[in-house]
Amino acid sequence: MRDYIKKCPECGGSNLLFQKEKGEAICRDCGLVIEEKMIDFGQEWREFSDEESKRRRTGAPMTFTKYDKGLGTDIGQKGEIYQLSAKGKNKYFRLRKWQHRISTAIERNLKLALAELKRVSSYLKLPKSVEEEAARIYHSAVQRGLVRGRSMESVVAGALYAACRRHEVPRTLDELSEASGMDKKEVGRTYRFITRELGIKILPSNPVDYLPRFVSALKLSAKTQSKAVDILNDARKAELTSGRGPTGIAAASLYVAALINNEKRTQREVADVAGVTEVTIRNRYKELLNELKLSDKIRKKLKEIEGESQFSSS
DNA sequence: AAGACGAAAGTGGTTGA
DNA sequence: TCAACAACTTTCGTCTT
Repeated sequence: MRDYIKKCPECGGSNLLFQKEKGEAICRDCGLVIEEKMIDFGQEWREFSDEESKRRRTGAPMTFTKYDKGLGTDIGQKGEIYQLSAKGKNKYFRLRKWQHRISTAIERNLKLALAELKRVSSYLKLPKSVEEEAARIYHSAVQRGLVRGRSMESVVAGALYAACRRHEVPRTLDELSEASGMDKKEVGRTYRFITRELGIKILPSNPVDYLPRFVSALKLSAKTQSKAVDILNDARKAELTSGRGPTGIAAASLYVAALINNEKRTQREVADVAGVTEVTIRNRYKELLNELKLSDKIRKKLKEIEGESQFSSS
């Protein structure tokens, strides 16, 4: 955590005082309050849970933390502090006090939001690491004043959605909106907004990430799952994945994989757990057959199945 | 009767002028 | 800001098992 703030951006001094509990670093030379944001991505954060002792180092890689010069509530501008008279210093400390008050208001908000976050996250059975990541994101959003004009719930939902994506345990927007009781559009909007504003990079969601959940919901075998992964990889090579909804592709390849492994599920069943329609599965499925030359395999497999069933029934 | 298939029209979101 | 556009959905009729 200290690796990436080494020098005061204002005076260039390296004599920094870290105050983790306030999430600040203060330059002992010029008094600049640096980088409130640092606590967002850092390991130490107070309010996550009652199990404070069990902190884990998960989530945001350090590459995501960029020091952002122009933002943040730095009181004590332009290195003037060290030149001030006693009077000026009083003013400076008064301002610091305000800063503190604001931050306690933020914390009050945070407590409410965290309760909501916990509720939604447990409803979706999300892992703890995702919850923490979402809390971090929410915290950043609050500090940057991104919640203003938006409902707390929608920001929580957006943060959770982003955290899910980051941790490669994606939930669909539908699931999030159902769990949070927010409009899907609203969740999507705030999600886009906060990720843009916070500079959170989200990789385009990988269909593979959806598979484990679908597989278990459909009670399919691990073999089928890995088959589906293979199919997805091929599909990506054939450029079938870009621009399409990841869930649709995941569902279709799972459908095909189940077919091949003689664990057939109806299109409707697969469509339901994936949250897409049969039509979409059919379209993707058709593309898979065409582009990946899977039709032969399937035909062969179906013959085998036919043969087996004749065998067993006689 | 149920599932698979596909056509046609409708919907919400993105993009580019 | 608006229109074109692609992806996806809804609906419905037909075919297969």
